[in-house]
Amino acid sequence: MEVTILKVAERAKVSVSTASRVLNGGTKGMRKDAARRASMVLKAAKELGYSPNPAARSLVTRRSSTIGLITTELNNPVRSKFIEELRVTALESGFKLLVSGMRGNDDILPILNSTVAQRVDGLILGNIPPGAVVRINELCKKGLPVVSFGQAANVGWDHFNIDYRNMVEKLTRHMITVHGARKNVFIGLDVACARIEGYKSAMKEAGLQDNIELWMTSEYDLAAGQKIVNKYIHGDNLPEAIICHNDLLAIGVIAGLRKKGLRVPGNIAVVGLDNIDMAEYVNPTLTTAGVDPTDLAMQVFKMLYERIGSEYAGEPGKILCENKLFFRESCGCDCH
Amino acid sequence: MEVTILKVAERAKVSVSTASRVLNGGTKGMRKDAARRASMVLKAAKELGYSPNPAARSLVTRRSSTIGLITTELNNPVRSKFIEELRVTALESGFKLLVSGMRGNDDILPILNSTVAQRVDGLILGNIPPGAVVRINELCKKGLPVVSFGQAANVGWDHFNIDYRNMVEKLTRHMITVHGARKNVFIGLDVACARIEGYKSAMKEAGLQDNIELWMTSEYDLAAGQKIVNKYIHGDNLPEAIICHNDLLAIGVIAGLRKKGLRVPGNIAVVGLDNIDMAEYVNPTLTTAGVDPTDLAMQVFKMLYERIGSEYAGEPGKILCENKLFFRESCGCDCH
DNA sequence: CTAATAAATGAAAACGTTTTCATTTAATGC
DNA sequence: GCATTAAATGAAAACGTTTTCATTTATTAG
Repeated sequence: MEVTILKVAERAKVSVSTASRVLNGGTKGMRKDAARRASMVLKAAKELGYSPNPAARSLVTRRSSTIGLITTELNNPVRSKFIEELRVTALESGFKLLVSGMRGNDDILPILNSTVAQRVDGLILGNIPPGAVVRINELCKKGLPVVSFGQAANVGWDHFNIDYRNMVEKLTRHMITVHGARKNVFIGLDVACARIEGYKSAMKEAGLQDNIELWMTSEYDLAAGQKIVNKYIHGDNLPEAIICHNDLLAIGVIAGLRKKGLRVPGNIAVVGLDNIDMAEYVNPTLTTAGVDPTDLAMQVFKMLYERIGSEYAGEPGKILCENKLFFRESCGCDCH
Repeated sequence: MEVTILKVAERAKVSVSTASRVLNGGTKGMRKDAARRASMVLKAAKELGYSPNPAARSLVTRRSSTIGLITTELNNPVRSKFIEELRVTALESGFKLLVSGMRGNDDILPILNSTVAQRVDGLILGNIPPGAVVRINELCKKGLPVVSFGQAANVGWDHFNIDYRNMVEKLTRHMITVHGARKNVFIGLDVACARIEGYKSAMKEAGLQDNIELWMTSEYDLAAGQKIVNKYIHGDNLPEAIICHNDLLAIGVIAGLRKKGLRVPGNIAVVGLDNIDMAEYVNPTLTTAGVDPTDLAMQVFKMLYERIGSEYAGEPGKILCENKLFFRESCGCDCH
């Protein structure tokens, strides 16, 4: 039933090999009779509506034209934006995207393995847990190109460093030095998390180590932000500023505070992290920091693409992503 | 290099065929010697770290275990949520997702063709333009399972009808009958668009046909909402209610109005469409309507799965998605 | 214990490409 | 016009599975 290259070859009265060669674009500088046959092949392919079977092609070329993406926080708009940009960029170079996500504290190893089992040509990893480093190094050694992005990680492959610690530190410092906030809390998860380190660092730097306070949550979304407000905010013993793990959490917190009749930044200041599009449109507009996801996607893909294409096996690149702070209303800046 | 089934078979001292059979799970009710060999195969596969080459498998089974998704508005959170849910649901049944998006007024035909060229096992289409119906029918006739969702479309394949017209009509009617708004505008794109029909219908029903006003935009995001406010709102000749094509637009509109010193719902009411998560957390909370994307994803996949699995070729199903209105602050309801 | 039946097996074909290699064909130099 | 070189060609192998089909092996019935 299927239109195979054999049918095309028959119709063009050439062998399968020539048909394949022509179809794969080697029409550069041909002799005139060859050019004539080539056009016959192209014509036949078009008339029959031929499109090569990707499975058959993959089988012989050992290329799947697929890159795997594994990352956390798939519901975060900043990630959606990254993925969409990556998808389009990859597509322009003829690559498909195989997306996998880690929800909460999922074990990454099975996800990693099932992605690799799909014979992806390369791997992009976002915010991977340290527990996966060993396995990923194995994969690299086997020749799989890998690029990751996220906090620190002095790993043995190409990495784009998003310095969350630094951003939170700067945001916290901003609250202290510009707005004079001394009683600040951080909302996030793991005690060892880089973001928390940034918060602590800025607090200590200002001699506020006795004021350090953490509100723990294992979810990073809107609902979690609202929930944590209800859990921790009682009476009038309020913090002056709340530094949140990300923007979604921050927006949820602001909504929760509003329900309690507390005004942001009037009663409490709130800052987030990621600089999602929405941050500029919520009320109050959200002070935050982030790296440009569109730019990151393009850079990440470019680097992976080089590793895939040439057998370039130079030293793993370490790139520090430029981050940027956005001072808006929710911290007390930019209020009219 | 690669661990093939041949290596597994050798190590287990069986033929490739038996290895294949065992690996594909036919371990049900075996004779004892067969069971012993089967466990040898499993053991060998595990020790060697065997995972079947999907390209080779696809080539012979004529199944790619991939379903194609083509939809508009990939940057819309309601779509992200749908896609993520679909991805997870599909994965549970062993299917990968190949996502393609239409940006703005992209021609769907090339996208459709390139997706089909990937030999997807089925196709999910969201909000497809009428121009694609003919081609899709061709594909259906060739045996490709197709499920779509979106407005109306009395098409020849399975369809989940999201009645945007109905939702906008109800929202508009709500503004008129409950809040007494008579001067209402709709922000959207095509004059023939179902949503606009809903708006017009409600206006006419209330005898307000002379008040019908459309503000056109070809983008449906936050920035577009803000932009259109700056374009259309001057002086004090304000509409009473603004009905927006979707929530993102609505939130952008609200932000734009706020910048102009106009209060929602105090000076103007605004309603959106989609019921994105954020609608409950913005200030003011957003009145909107929508269908549950999670539920839709699961239903859509289930239907497609049935068509793929069995050669079920019954009449195309037509399912009307239950929609729901959410009355919040931005229309004037639910204000304390 | 033999015959009949069911279950398990292995050899080989098939899936649709790309690519190697030897061969044929055309272009070029003299 | 002949020898040399370069370009184009087709036959066949290879990629790693699954599946068909004929054959072998074990189980059950009598």
